[in-house]
Amino acid sequence: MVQKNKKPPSAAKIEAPVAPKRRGRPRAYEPDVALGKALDLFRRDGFAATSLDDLSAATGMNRPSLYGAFGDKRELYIKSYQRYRDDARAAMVDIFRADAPLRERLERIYRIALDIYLSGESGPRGCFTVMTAASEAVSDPDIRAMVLEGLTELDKAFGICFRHAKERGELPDGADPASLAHLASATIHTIAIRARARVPRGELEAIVKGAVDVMCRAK
Amino acid sequence: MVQKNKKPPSAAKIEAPVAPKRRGRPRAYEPDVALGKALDLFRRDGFAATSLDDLSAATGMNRPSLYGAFGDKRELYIKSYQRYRDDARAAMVDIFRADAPLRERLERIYRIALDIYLSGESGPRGCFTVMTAASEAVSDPDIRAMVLEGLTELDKAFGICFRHAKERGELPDGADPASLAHLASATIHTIAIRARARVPRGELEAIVKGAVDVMCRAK
DNA sequence: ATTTTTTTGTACCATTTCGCATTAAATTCC
DNA sequence: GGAATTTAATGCGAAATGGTACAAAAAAAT
Repeated sequence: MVQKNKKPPSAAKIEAPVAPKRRGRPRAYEPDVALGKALDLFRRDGFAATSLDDLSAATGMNRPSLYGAFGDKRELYIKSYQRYRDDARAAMVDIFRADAPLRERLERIYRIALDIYLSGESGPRGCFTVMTAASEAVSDPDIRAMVLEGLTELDKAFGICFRHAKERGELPDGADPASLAHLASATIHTIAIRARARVPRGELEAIVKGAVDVMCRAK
Repeated sequence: MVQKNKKPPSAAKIEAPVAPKRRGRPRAYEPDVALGKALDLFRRDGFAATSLDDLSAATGMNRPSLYGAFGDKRELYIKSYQRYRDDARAAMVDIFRADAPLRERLERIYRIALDIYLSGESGPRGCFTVMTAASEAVSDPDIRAMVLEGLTELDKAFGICFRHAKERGELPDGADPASLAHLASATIHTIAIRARARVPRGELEAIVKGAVDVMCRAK
C-alpha cells in the first residue's frame, strides 16, 4: 500500500469551515488543549528537560499521535512558543491600542504580565521567551528569530505608547521614547526573571510601581 | 579495606598552604580550570542539555574523576554557578566600591556586564543566572536561594550607588534610589536576554546608554 | 457488508544518559 | 624495594530518551 499524497487532489477548493466531516477514526483529543498542555510543560521545564513521555502524559496523546499532530519534539516546542506568543499578544494588544493615559496603560500592561508569569499550580510559570526560548536561541536560528521578533515587537509597542504620550504632553520634551520603551521592556524582563525565583507578587508590584513612576515622571 | 575517615585525624592543625605534598597519584587536572570548562558548558546549554559525557570531554576528566572531584551533576552545576557568581562579583566589586560619579560607575558596570555576556567562541554566553539558573529555580530550592541572593545583591549594590549619588547631589530630591536600582538591575537583565538572542553589541550599548541617560538625568 | 481512510495503542529499537564497580597507574612513606 | 594511598582509565548496567513500525479500532464512502 503506497500512500503518496497527503491530501486528496480532488478536494482542492472545498474548505469546510465548521465540521469537515473527516473520514477516518475521530481523534480523541483537541489539538488546541493538547498544545496548551505541551506549552505548560515546556514553559516549566524547558526543552531538554521535557521528555516525550511527559508530553504524552500531559496531553493524553500517545507518542505516535503527538508526532502525527505536531511533528517531532522541536516542532512541538516551536508551535508551543508560537501559541504562547499569540496568547500574550492577544492579552495585551487591546491595552496597547487603547487611548488611555500613559500611566494607566503601563499599569494595565504590567498587571497582565504579572498574571501571565505568576499563574500555574506548580509554581510560577515565568515567561517562555525569557526562561527557555532565549536559551535555545543561541544554537537554533529559527527560535532565535522568534525571540528577536518578540523582543522588538514589545519594544515597538512600548515605543508607540511613549511617543503617543509625549505628543500628548504627558512627557517632558527631553524624554526619549525609544529609551523609555527599552526600560519598559527591561521591566517586563526583570519581573519575569524574579517571578521565576518565586519573588512574591507584592514585591514585583512594588518594583513595577517604582519603574512606572520613573518612566512617567513628567518633571 | 574499610576507609572511614576522609582526613587523617592526626593532621588536625596542619594546613599546608602551598604544596600539601599529596600522597597518592597526582591528579592530571587542575580543579579550577576544569570547573571553568564545566561552567562554560552549563552556561551555554543549561543543566538538562549538558551531559556528563560533554562535561568529561570539555574538562578532560573522565567520569569517575569528575564525580570524585565535584560530586554528581547537580553538585557540579551548583559549584559552577557559585564560581560564576564569584567571578562576576570580583569583576564588579571594585567599580561598585569606587568613588566615582554616578554615570561613570554605571557605564563601567555595564561595560563589564557586556563583556561577560558577549564573550565566548560559540556564540554569546549570556548570564548564568538569567539563562539557566532562573529556570531551575522553580523546582530546586537551593538554586532558587542562590538566584534570589544574586538578584538582591545586585539590587543592593546599585542601591548604594544611587543613594550615594543622591547624597552628593547628583540626583534630584524626588529620586528614589531603590526604584532606580531596580531599573539598573532590569537593564542588566534585558541586555543579558538580548545578548543571548545575538543582538549585536552596538545595539546593546545603545540600550544601555539610553537607560543610563534616564537614570542619571538630574532634571 | 466491504473497502478506504484516519487515528489509536502497543511494542519495539537504537542511542544516550547517569552513576558506579573494578582494575591499572603513579606517587609517597616505611 | 615494598606497602599504602590516591587518582586515572575502562567499561558495565539499568534506566530513560526520541523516534517509529505495525496492527487494531473507528469512522465515512461505496
